[in-house]
Amino acid sequence: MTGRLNRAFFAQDTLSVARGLLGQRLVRILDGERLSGRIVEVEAYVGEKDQASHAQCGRTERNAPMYGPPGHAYVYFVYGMHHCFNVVTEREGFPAAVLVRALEPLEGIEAMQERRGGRVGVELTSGPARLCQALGIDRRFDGVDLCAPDVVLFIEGNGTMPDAAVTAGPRVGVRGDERALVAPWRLYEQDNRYVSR
DNA sequence: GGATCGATCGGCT
DNA sequence: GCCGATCGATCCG
Repeated sequence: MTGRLNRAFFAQDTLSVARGLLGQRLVRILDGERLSGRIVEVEAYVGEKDQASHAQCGRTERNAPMYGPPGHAYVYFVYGMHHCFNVVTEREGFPAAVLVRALEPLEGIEAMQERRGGRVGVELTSGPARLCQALGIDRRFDGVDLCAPDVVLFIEGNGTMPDAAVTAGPRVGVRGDERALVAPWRLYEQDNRYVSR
């Protein structure tokens, strides 16, 4: 996988997109500088029947991007202070997305450290809200098309991650029935120190 | 190292 | 009015 990821990639079923995103590079152009990191942890949220999904109660103004076309961002605000970044998947009208939970920093590390209040190393991007702060991702990016030609947030191909390096497990911080709690829809690179929790 | 708790506010049952 | 797809500080062992 090389170059910018295109719409067809994001239009696949959500678990395939989640798996395919592992190892790819999330890029943010901030003040003319490239900040980027390798995606090492993701979670899939699939359809209104997914008890852990924001779409479980149907469409609202907040979750509307999840119902939109694939390849767009869904950025939401939680706990009164944190942002989380998702990539919308599958077909328009079906609410599904992949939450990016952790990155391994690649470019612009000093800028990330500044944005993270002087923190360094693992604390930079190991967690969905941390990576948003490190890369300057907030609600301004909610609904933005990551496949647009001159957007300042996008995902680049960066090689593939072998199956042997991938672990699947239950999602973090979800509630709902047993099915939602147990679904192994959190994927991460084994032994990567930037994986959260 | 692990458990617990407060911060803080937008979006909804 | 209540609660959250979290984080970081603090306390305990």
